[in-house]
Amino acid sequence: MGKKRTQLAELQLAIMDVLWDRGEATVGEVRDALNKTRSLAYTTVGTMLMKMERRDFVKKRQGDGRAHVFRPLIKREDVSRSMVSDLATRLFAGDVSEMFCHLLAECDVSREELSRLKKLIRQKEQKLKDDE
Amino acid sequence: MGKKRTQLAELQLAIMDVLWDRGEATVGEVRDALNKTRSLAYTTVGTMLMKMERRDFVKKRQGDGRAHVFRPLIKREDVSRSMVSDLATRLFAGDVSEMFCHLLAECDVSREELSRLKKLIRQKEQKLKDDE
DNA sequence: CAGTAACTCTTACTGCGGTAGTATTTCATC
DNA sequence: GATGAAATACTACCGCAGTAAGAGTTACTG
Repeated sequence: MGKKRTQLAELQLAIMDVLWDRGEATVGEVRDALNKTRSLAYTTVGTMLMKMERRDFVKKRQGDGRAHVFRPLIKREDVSRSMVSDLATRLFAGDVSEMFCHLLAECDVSREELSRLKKLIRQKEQKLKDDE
Repeated sequence: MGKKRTQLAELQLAIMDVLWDRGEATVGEVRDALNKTRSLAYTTVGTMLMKMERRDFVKKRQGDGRAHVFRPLIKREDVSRSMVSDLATRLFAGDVSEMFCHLLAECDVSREELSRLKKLIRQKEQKLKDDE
């Protein structure tokens, strides 16, 4: 199983989010998307994207104009999984259910969400049963 | 409400863990504890502890000998909460239950844990009811 | 007392995230 | 063809984690 262990920092995640959302994008497009919430120089985004390319997070190709087009090489799911499990390891010695408890105890969870969660758990139980 | 937003990096967390576990410790003690799993120079631990002191993560006092004794100034709970919620923000736009789903879907959770979780959820529901 | 071990303090270096300026190319337009 | 806007490439700088060496202090131990 792919154990890629991909940790992305703040800006990198934000950039990947744009890429994940639209499949691919140029520096300018990423920048415009990000500039809805923050204000970054064009070159900042470009530099970061370049660094990310070097680490194989993204891949660029020549678009049909002047600009390069970047697309993600890693999947959102994989990144989420590895970041969550990494944090779980660090904070709770890998005990996922410890993490659950923590979330339940510390965060505001509405009644609706609770029932949604119960449903999820039931589904998961069912799946466990089926799988064996 | 204490909104301290404390992010600790890898080594820092490991060090804090030792301090949380034993209440307080000298550089040597921390180092010995860590050296069960990794191998760090004495000064590495010392330097890190110093940096952490400067940022008010820990406080040192003169022990009854040569060595300083460090104790935590921040609480494990607070750090966990802020790190988890920070990650939730970054990965799932703050949607905690989205994070739950992710954990459930992506991680191996045993049947026992599932029932434990259900119990937790029931407790939480009860608490919600009581609180209003 | 001399030697050794433990300790502190200072300094330094690498690597990376984040940020951006500058120089250069390229294209679209007048 | 000149001009200006947009893109790329390169370089740089700060701050911080992580790592540790070196210098100097203290203190136990034979």
